[in-house]
Amino acid sequence: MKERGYRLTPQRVELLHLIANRTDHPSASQLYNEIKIRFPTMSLATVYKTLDLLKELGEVLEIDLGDVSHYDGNRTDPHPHLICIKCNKIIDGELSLDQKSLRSLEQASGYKILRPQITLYGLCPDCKEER
Amino acid sequence: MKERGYRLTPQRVELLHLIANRTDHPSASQLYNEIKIRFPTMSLATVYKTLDLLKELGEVLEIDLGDVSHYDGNRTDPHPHLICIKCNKIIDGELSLDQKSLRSLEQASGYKILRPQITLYGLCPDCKEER
DNA sequence: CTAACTGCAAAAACTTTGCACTTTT
DNA sequence: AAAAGTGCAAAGTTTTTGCAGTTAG
Repeated sequence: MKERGYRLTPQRVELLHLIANRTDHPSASQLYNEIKIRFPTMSLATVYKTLDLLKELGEVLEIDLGDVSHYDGNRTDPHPHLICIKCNKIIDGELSLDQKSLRSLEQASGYKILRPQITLYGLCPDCKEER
Repeated sequence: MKERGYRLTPQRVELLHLIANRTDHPSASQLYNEIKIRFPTMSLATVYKTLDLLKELGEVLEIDLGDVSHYDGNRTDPHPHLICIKCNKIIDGELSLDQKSLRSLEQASGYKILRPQITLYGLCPDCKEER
C-alpha cells in the first residue's frame, strides 16, 4: 500500500491508523496531540511532513479553512463539508455538483477543474439552538 | 452608505474605491501595496481592520485559501471561484447549487446553512498549456 | 550501508493586538 | 471635546525549513 518508494516508519503507520478510520476532520495539531499520548517522541514537524505526503498520495483530503487546515482521511473523494461558524464543528455532507454545469464552466472559463471543494458555512444543531 | 455608526476616514474611502470596482480577488497585502502608492501612511493593520469591518457589513466576501485570505468586493453574493493550483489566479464562475438538495442536506444534518462556498481548484488556461 | 526520515529549533508568513496619537463628528 | 480610528511595533498562530543524528530497507 505505501510501497511507492516511501518508507514505512512507525510514525507514519501510527498517523495512518489514526487518520484512516475516523469521520471527524482533525487539524495537524489535533493529530499531533493524540499521537503524542502513545508516541511521545513524535514531532509536529513530522506530522506536517507526513500529511503532505499523504496529500500527494491522495490518501488524505485537505480542507482549507481561514486559519487552520483540517484533514479528512476517511473519504478522499470530493464531498461537501458543513462547518459551524460558532463552534467550528465539521461534518461530511452529501451533495454533488451538476456535471453538465461543471463542464460548461470549464468551457466558458478555459480552466481545467481538478478538485471541486464545497464548503457550507452555517450553524450546527447545538449552536442553532443557543441563538 | 457607510453611515451605520462608523466613521468615514480617508483610509476607508480609499480602500472602498480600490476594492469595489475590480473583478480580481486581492489579498490584504496586495491591497496594502496598491494603497501605499497614493497613501503612503496607510498601514497593513488598518487594511486588516477595515476588511474585517467590511466583512461584517457584508460589503466584501472573504475567500478562504490555505495560506492567505483573499477578498471579493465586486460580487458579494455567494458564487464559485476557480483557483489555479499553479499560479493561484482566481476568477469568478457561474454555477449554483441545487436549492432542493441544499434543503434536504439541512434536514439530514440539522445544520442551518448560511454561506455556501464553492471553490474549484484546477489549472488556468495558461498553466494548462505549460503541462 | 545509504538514502530516506525524524526531531529539534529557528525561520517564515499571515494576522491580531495594545497603546499612544490623531481625527472625525 | 469625546469617541472612534490610525499606525507602529510586538505578539500570536500555523506551517515550513535546515540540519545533525537515526533508521528502514
